[in-house]
Amino acid sequence: MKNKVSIHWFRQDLRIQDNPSLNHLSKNYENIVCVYILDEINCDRTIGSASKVWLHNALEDLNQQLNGNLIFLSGDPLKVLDELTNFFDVEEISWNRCYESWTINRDKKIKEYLKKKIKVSSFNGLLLWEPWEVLKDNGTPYKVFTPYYKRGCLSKPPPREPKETNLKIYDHNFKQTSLKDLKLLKNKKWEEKILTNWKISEVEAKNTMKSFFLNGVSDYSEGRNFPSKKNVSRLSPYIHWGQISVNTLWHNAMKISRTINSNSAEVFMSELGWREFAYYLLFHSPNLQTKNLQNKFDRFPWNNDERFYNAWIRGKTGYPIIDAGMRELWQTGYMHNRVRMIVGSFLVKNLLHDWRRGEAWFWDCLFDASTASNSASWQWVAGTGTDSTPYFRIFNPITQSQKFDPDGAYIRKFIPEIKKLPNKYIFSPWETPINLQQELSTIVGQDYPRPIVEIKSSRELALSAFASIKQN
DNA sequence: CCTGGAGTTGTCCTA
DNA sequence: TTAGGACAACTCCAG
Repeated sequence: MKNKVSIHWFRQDLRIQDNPSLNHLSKNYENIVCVYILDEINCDRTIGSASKVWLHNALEDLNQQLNGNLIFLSGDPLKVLDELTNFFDVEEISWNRCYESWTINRDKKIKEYLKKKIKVSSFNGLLLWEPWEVLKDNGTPYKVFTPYYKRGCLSKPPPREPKETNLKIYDHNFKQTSLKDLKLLKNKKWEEKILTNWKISEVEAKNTMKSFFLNGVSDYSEGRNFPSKKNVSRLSPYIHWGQISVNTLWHNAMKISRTINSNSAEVFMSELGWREFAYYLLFHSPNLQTKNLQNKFDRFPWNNDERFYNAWIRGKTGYPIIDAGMRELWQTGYMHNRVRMIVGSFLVKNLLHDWRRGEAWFWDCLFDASTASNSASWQWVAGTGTDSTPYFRIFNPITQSQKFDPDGAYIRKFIPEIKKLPNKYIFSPWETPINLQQELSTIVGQDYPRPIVEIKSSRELALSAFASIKQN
């Protein structure tokens, strides 16, 4: 046993603690080799620009925790792992499962191949319930969230309790590899700026959880709707990259729920449930990212006007709440959940753009972008999913911002050029009397754009377009 | 097989 | 000023 080596393959589980695969190996082996493989060969699309930045920093932290023993390689994991098993005297290799169809197919192939030589194991380190375990009585998958979550998930045995990993660090003698060789960083100026609001490490993931449970969660169910309040967890990137396990969050939230009066901890848990549901939909509908779940939307007359799209991605639509959200995304790699719905509804239903273009932009810009959550959420907001918002539910950017950013703090933070406008006009700058615009040197059409579409008429256009694809 | 209640997050108009 | 219904009809789900 002494010289025998095992390999843990890091993927979407960039943590030491409560890592089922690492836990398994550390129980049985003294020597664990840890490897990360950047796979740009099998993937159906490369990871987004913001994601690469997060990944780079998360790997750096992980490597530090491993005393510099994390091996960084890129290429086809089958070949890479094959080489590693030739170099070391490997008895077992293991990893935590991923759920995109391309990863499932790839991993299956790798498993079949390596099994001929060594022991291969995989674990659930990403989800609370495996997608194939939650089914209706008739054996088919759920399509609606509430019954999926309440009857499907909550009636199952509770998710596994988190477990500390007791890992002995193994100083291996494999050739020196460098994180830099993965070439994840490119645009230094933007990368520095986008990182100013984040600390990317496993410890910081835990700190973020603690401070959320201490300060944010008690008023989460109401406060989470207000982008300038501190009631959202901002845990999504850490969760996505596996720097904290959902099991840790679930069981801690459960404890908190017994100590507070509101139902806020349960609401937070159901948000974890929505993440589960996204992975569930992806598993049972592998084309979630590219195909409308309701195929009648395949004949929807999207407009896809480039000028509209460019104004949207740059945060220059003339609607402050939309522009603030899109700039938050670009500047911080994150967007508040309510604002994601507002900008999504606007792109699809006021600008009549195919949700897949929005999904692609979010994929490139979000630190927390996962194929599962990103695609499922866009299908929800577009109304193309099976369990999604009805087509006539169109968010009004003005009333939404009046309601959820009542003092305009969020808008002013991300659109400094209109910060001098009084509250009366901050949600609809074009209504500011011209003499006031001059007095405040905030000229609409010059310092800040006029609205690119009119809300009322674009809404009516959308309603008739949606009516045109009705079943008969 | 049939039945009936329900479906994350809205808006607008009318009385 | 405010509360309630229309917006559309469909599919899902469980008894």
